[in-house]
Amino acid sequence: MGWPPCCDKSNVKRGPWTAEEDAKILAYVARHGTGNWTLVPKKAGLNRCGKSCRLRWTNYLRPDLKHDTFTPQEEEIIINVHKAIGSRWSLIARQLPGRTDNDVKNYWNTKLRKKLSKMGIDPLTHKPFSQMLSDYGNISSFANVGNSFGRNINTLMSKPESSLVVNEFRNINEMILKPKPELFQDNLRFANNNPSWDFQVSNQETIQPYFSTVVTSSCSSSSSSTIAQLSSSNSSSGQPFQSQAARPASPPSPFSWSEFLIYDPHMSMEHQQHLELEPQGMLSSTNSTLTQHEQENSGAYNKCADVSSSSTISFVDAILSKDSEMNSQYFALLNGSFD
DNA sequence: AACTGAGCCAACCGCCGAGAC
DNA sequence: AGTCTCGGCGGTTGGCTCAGT
Repeated sequence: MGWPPCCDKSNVKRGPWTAEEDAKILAYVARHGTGNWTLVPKKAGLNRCGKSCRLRWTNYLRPDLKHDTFTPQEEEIIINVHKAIGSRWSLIARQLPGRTDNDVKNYWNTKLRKKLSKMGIDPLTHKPFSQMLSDYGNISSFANVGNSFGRNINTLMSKPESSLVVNEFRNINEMILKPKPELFQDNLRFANNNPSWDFQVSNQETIQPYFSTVVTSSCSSSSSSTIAQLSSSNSSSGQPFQSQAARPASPPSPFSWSEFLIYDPHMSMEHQQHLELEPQGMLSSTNSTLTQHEQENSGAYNKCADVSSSSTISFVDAILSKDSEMNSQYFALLNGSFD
């Protein structure tokens, strides 16, 4: 099935727009305004698909568009909103006056993604690679878990966050094949220097910011705000999304990361229950600057800390210790069967 | 000077939801 | 309720530019 084409593609011009075509669009919009783009080509005397005309207007010809390079402030906004809502470019672009979703998407794909990777941050999950390595420690028993793998992977894949798992695998592979130990220190600095707050997405257009350190018993459905509302409530001066601005306390994430913990046959049931009951464990007291989100993800940290079996060992040491352990196991895992 | 590969970005593609009929 | 159209969206592609060899 699928929709019929919006125009006869064999008879319309494609490719780069000429100045003359741009002028026709501009003249048409100046006279008639935007809307009903399917009629625009005919009325404006263009041999183009209406959809193509709309795209040309929204992405390039609109008078309010900025065509200069992104500022550091805009970069920060993109990174923070992307961290909160992922690759929903149109929503991100709404926080940046004069920028289109295409602009933001291109900038992300060409600049910011690499920049974050160089900083040791996974651009998809916004987690430091070191944390993902620890998470990898949680799932390193995939090859041995038998039926429990199926049970847990079903749980994982039924969650919207499941794509993160897949992507972590890819990035973990990159990390282990090209390990850069110095990045672990950068990751910690990044985690400590960045605002410890997070969002939850309760529906397609609704996002809730909240202090990561505030934990209440209320549920997510009570109050919600759009990003636009967030922007305006964030600052009385109508500033767009500002990560450093004061943020209201609001409910914690409704899901528990313990649901995502993979059953580890090498760990006692008691220990696992302990992790599920107390997911923050040692880190909650030793690294209070981590975000709640990070701490909720810290079942892996707990395990990492357990490797040391000492409350005095530093977090970095624990990470490095776990890293070297995983490095030694990685190639054996590659050779193993996932069947 | 010629070639090659990476980076960049405008444009396209296909899917989806909303709303009109 | 079902169908159709339109506009919006995110992912992908094609072609241009430029630095490196």
